[in-house]
Amino acid sequence: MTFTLATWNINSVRLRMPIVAQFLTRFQPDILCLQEIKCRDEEFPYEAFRALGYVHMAVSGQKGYHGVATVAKAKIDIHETRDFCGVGDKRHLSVDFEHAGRNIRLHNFYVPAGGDEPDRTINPKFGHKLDFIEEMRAMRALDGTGRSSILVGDLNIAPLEHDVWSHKQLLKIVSHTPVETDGLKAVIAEGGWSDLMREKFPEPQKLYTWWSYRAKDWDAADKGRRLDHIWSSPDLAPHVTEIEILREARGWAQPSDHVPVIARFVF
DNA sequence: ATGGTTGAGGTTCAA
Repeated sequence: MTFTLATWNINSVRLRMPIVAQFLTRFQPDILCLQEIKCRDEEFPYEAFRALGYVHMAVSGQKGYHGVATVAKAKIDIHETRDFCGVGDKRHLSVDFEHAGRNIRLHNFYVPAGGDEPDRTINPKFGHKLDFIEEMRAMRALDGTGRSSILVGDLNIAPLEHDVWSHKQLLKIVSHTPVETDGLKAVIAEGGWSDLMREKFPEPQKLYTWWSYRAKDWDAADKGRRLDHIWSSPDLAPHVTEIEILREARGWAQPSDHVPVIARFVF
């Protein structure tokens, strides 16, 4: 019995509904987690998802910026939307669902990008990002209730050397500075999370999920970063049969700068 | 040399 989960920073769900439909039709994930939907809850394209068979939807949106949504073919129950850093941004949504007799909590995150200057004394957005990551350290993969956990999303940090096209050249670039990468590694270690993408494709293999819009030829330059992640509690890791990074989606019409990441499980 | 592009919602901010 295969279970398929996908995560995708869509950078405006309304603008990109055509490629979302294309993706869902072809890959048929059981659950899709979206980030940067950039619309209010009432503006979310519910009907389009319903028509594609995704009749269960949890949406936490806001006007113009951020926003996350989790859509599913089978029942999901909203657990909570947490306001990390208490600034009112819609950057987290957790849902509970049952699959093959397991109770699973799924967290969908959109971590702040952090601006350009990696110094919190002159760039408050970087400080916000560091505070957000600090708050994420309390996230536990296993909470003792017997429930398993999955955490996905655009975490806006490429934690490992081979998560970026040039480790040396990006050490002072926001998303790959030591304070950020150490912070995310601490979230993983203290929370007891398994990094499913890296368990499947260990270093030194390069893994990217994002390519800047600013590159002249993103494919040829290939200056990517692994900003999107799929983590789980360790009990689920042995059930992962496949991880796919859909690089081709970066070349689709009017693309997001992020591509979908898909995890397949067999229970 | 402080580039380059995209999206939302307005003539600018965030990414």
